[in-house]
Amino acid sequence: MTKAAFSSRLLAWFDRHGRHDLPWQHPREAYRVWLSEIMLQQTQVATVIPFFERFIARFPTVQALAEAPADDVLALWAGLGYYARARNLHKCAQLLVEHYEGAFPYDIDTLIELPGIGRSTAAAILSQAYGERHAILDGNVRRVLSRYAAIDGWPGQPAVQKKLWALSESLLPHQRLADYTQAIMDMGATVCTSRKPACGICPISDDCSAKQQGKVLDYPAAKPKRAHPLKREWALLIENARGEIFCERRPPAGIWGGLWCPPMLKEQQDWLALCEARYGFICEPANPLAVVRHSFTHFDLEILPLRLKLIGEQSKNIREASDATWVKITAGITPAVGLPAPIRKLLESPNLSLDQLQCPESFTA
DNA sequence: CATGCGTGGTA
DNA sequence: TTACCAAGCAT
Repeated sequence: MTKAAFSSRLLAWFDRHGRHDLPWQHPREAYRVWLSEIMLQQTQVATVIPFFERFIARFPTVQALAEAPADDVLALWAGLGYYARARNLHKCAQLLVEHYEGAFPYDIDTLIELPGIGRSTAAAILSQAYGERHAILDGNVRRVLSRYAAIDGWPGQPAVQKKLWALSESLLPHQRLADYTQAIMDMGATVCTSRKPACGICPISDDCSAKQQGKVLDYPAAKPKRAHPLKREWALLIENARGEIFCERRPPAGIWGGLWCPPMLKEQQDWLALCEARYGFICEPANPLAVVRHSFTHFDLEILPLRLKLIGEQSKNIREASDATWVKITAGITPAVGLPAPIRKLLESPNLSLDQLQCPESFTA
C-alpha cells in the first residue's frame, strides 16, 4: 500500500465511521482543542467528556482560565488525575495571555516550549485547530503503527519511539490534516483496540504486517513489569460541629499535588495528642470507617480512616489559614476545593452508623 | 533517560 | 479480587 493509500483509506473510513460529535469538535477551535488534548493525555474520551463540559462552561476562554484562582482550576480537575496537567494548563493560559495575546503560536517548537505541551500535543493542536501538517504519536497511533509495521520492542524505549515517530511523519497526507489526525486516533480507539482488535472492519488490514503474521495481539510489546509496593497511611478525619472535615493543601510536587486532603500520617501514633499539639484541636475518637484501597500506576495505597470529633464549639478558634480549610461534602456537588478521588469517596461515604465496624486497633498507639 | 504522576473500566 | 489497560509530559 502506498502512503497515499494509507491516509486516503483512513480518511474514507473516518467519514463513515469516525467520531464526529465530540464536544471539542464543535467548534473545533484552538482553546477547546488544547483543553481536550491536555485532558486526554493518558485518559480516555468517555472519562474526559463530562470534565470537559464543566470546564468549558466555567472557563469559556483562555483569558477566563488565566484569570481564575488556581484552586478553582484544580477543583474542576479533581477526579481526572495527573494533576500536574491542571497546574501546567493554568500556567500555560497565563503565558498565552501575557506573551501571545491569548492565542496559540503556530510554530510547533514555540508551542512545545509551553508547559504541559509536548511534541504530540503540540502537533494535535496545530493539525486539529489549524490544519497544519504535523504528526502525532499518542497511544492510539502507537498501537496502530506498531501493528501496521510490526515494530518490535516496547514503545517506551527511545529507539522504538524514534521509529514510530518517523513512521507517523512519513504517513502524513497533504490534505485534510485535522480529519486525518482525528481519523487515526479514532481508528485506534474503536477498531485497532488493545485487546479485541476488529481487523475485519479495519481499513488498512490488507497491509498490516502484524495481521499478516497472525500476531496482532503481540503488538505493541508490553511494558516491562515492575514491583508494585503497598503503602499504608492514616487519614485523620477531624469533624467539627457542622459536620465539616479539616483539610490542608498538599504541596505542589508529588502525588495529588495542590489538592486538598485531610492530614495523612505514615506512622501510627497518639492521634489525639497530635491533634492538639499540631492544630490546637481537642478531639475525641468517633467510629472509624472501613479501610480504603487505592491503586496508583506505580504503587497501592491503603488508607486507614480515623474519625475524630472536635469536642464542643471550637470552630471559632480554629485555624483558617490559606493552606487549611473545612470541607463539607454534599452529594452531587463539586466541592469548592479539589479533593483526590479516594478522599472524596471517603467523605461521601454514608459513614455515621455506629455499628458499622470495629477498628479499635487504630487507636491503640 | 528512567521514573513519577491518577483514575476508572474490563476481563 | 487482581492485573492490566487507556489521547504524555516534566524532570
